[in-house]
Amino acid sequence: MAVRAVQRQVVTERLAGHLLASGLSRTSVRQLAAAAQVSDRMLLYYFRDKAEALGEAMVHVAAQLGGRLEAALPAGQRLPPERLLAEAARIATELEVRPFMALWMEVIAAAARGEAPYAGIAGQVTAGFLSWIETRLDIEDAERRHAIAGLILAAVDGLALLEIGAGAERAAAAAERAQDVRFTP
Amino acid sequence: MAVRAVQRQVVTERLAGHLLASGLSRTSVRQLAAAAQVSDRMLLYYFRDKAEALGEAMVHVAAQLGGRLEAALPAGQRLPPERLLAEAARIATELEVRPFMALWMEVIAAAARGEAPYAGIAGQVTAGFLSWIETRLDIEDAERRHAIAGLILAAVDGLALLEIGAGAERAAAAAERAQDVRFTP
DNA sequence: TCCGGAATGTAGCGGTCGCTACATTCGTGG
DNA sequence: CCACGAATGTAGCGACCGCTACATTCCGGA
Repeated sequence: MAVRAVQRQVVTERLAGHLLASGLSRTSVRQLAAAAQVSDRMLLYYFRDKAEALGEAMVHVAAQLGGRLEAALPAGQRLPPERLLAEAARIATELEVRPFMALWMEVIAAAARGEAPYAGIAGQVTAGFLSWIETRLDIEDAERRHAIAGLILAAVDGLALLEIGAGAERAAAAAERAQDVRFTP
Repeated sequence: MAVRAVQRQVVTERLAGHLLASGLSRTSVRQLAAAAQVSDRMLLYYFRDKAEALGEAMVHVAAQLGGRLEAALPAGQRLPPERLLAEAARIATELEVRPFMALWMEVIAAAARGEAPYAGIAGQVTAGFLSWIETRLDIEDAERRHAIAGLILAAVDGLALLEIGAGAERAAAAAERAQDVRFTP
């Protein structure tokens, strides 16, 4: 009976939901277990330790976001940088995507301070974002495509930061002006 | 004898240095006290509680950064947005300023998750950054100046984020391309 | 049917957290 | 010189932390 494997999956999904709803603030083992409707003892039976549980949940979150991004802007079609910037900014500020961005900010900050599971996760997810952008950029020169993908990701993440520090309306005004940006060749 | 007031100042400065060096990771009362070369008992004698100590230290840090920014680009001279973006990106990546940016990322993330002293601090410092940019932007239309200041701050912060997630060289490549950006009117 | 391993519960360990009650020392104004 | 408040030390409280030893229950295969 693979009760453990099944429960592991169920708990992973619930943890992902909890992370999206509450961020990284309520992530003690006991709090995670409560969110997953499971005893703390069992949480650490399904997963080796807290880091593994959080890691699995984050992978699940990233996969969810990946699906949404794919749906919003399928691979294969390539846009000029100005339009892709506008699209990316639009997607990132969608109501359904905002919990992902908020969680993403926290993960990056945790990675910046070198917290154990997050540094690896942050690198992985950043790489995913960058390649998502890069494969949709209609730029021939590989090096330039590479660099501008980074710039677009920086802009989108920066707008999310601005929203935290200066409020949604100011961030929206700045995002508006992002449409006036041109990338000279 | 105002031993307490004097010590409060000394400890504040040491705490500011500790925050710049170690970020928000080692901020338990006992760790802060050790960094300030003071017993934990005395730290909570000089300050009402941990939040007050951290708040004072952050104010000190912000003042330090303000001085550096003022020195790097004095008020009074106004630049077109393209040049100000380039200047801001250059300053933010200076070796001496990078600890400030790293700490700043952590504060914003803490603010995003609603942690007690940080939410207020983040709003205050963001407002300071924005007005610093705005008073140096050579744009007549106030509304446009307001919005583009936000966009520039978002870009600079975003580059700092990119550095965390994708490494310094990739962030530098993106910053390089930021010089090609034009703001169409 | 009963045996063995999977699944689950109970209890608690050693540690850190923020903070404080209480005792003691110190330095200065009367 | 001494009384009194400022300054400092000692010790520990109660809460939470991640994690685990141990006991018990459950259930399918022999």
